[in-house]
Amino acid sequence: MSAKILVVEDEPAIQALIAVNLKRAGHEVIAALDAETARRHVDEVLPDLVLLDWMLPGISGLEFARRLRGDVRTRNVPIIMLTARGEESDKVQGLTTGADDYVTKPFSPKELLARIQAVLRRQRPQAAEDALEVSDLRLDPVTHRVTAAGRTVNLGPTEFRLLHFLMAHAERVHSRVQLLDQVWGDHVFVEERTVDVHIRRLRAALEATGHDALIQTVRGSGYRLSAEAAEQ
Amino acid sequence: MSAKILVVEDEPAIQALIAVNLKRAGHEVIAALDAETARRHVDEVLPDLVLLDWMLPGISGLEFARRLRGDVRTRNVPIIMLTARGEESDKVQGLTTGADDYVTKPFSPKELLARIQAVLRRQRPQAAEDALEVSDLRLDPVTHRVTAAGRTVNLGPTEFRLLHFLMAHAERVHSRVQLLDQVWGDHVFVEERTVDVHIRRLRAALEATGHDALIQTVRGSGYRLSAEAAEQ
DNA sequence: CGACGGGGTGACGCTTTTGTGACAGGTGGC
DNA sequence: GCCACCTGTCACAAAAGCGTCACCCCGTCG
Repeated sequence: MSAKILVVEDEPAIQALIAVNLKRAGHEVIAALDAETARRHVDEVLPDLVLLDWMLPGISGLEFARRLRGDVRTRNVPIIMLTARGEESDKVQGLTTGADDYVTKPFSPKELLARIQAVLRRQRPQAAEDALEVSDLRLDPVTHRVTAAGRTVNLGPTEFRLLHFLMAHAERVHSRVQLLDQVWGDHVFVEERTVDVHIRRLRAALEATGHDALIQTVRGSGYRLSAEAAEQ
Repeated sequence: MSAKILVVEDEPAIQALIAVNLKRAGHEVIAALDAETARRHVDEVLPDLVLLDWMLPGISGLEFARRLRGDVRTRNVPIIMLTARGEESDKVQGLTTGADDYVTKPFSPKELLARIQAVLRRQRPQAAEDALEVSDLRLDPVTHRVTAAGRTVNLGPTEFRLLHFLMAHAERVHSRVQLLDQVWGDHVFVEERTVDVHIRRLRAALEATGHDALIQTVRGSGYRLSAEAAEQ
């Protein structure tokens, strides 16, 4: 889960420290040493999250946060405040101004990352969590369980995601590349044929319940999960 | 006396008004504009109190309240209903569904706060929570005792809370991060792997009674407590 | 008929994820 | 201060999955 993160921190050393860690975690960092620069950046890139130092020269973090909340476009961008230890009243004030979380300095990079993940997770409107059903195959994202005609089907993580995707987009044909993008992730680089292997593993797992025919091969195009039995 | 308050209200203006006032009074506000969001928040943060608008788009306040009462974890979370003036019959119905109090719109912030304080005060002496049972494992939140098939199981505080949470959300898969948030607390920072260790300690404690298989590992996702025996 | 492109399969190192035992604090009772 | 009990982290072992290959089969098409 990577995101564009605007880091507003006037202390260059800390700014750099943060940047290094966020980047290592795969996030995109936009650095700003003062509120003025930050404001410009906000306009230009519309970050996914703002890391905001509480003590800024000139305009305070409080004020900056307030402006973010005032603008329709940035109203929903989550804010994490950086505060010096023990400024309890600031924390309270910060949270009331609309910060989503805070981290006290000094902080461990790990903690910072964890909080960022937490806030981003809270933010994303988690795709529909309802169980999927196709023919009497049933996949429940919440319990992470797959059953076919009552019997439980055991799948590895990748097969689970693959089936999840196929069931969510049943009847449609997906090329190997599409499947790689959707199931493995956009940036991951693996052989296209790898998809074949996982399809096979998935079929093998479903075979025990006689549902392996659900996944059909469309020669030259890709794969499709269909409720209609594949005619031959 | 500050508390985490979930505000379910679809009108942004009112939502904001409420939020400002609650925050000023030192409460932590979790805002939700619709029932769907609210439900997610409930799962994540387990609020101390729910402020619930009667007229919600989609699922009604009544229905939402009923669901809160249906879940073991939220059974005892007090609910204050917000109703439009003059919907007397609604009020009655609301109270019978389990709302603890109601406030008619328009309301004064002072009145709202007063009612909240009152309900919280009334609530404090934790109403007796029901014991949880999964397969013949039994956990009693009141006596803080766990028994499996009659025999008592000895747990440390953390393991107890962990088991409590898992039992309250049986069948569901929880990531390590979720468990840390829920069992350790939002602002505690410990390694994710720490969860593994506690899961192991929990399993070890249950092993004596042969119930250790209740806690299953879902590779790549987390852990799950399930009555169904783990397949293999 | 033989070359060919596509897809199915079984095997196999390798990496990632979990399970585990040990350990260095920390806390509260005494 | 000493003990008994918990806790969070590590390092290492054990699994469980993963991505690739090589090889096979099969329908197509010149």
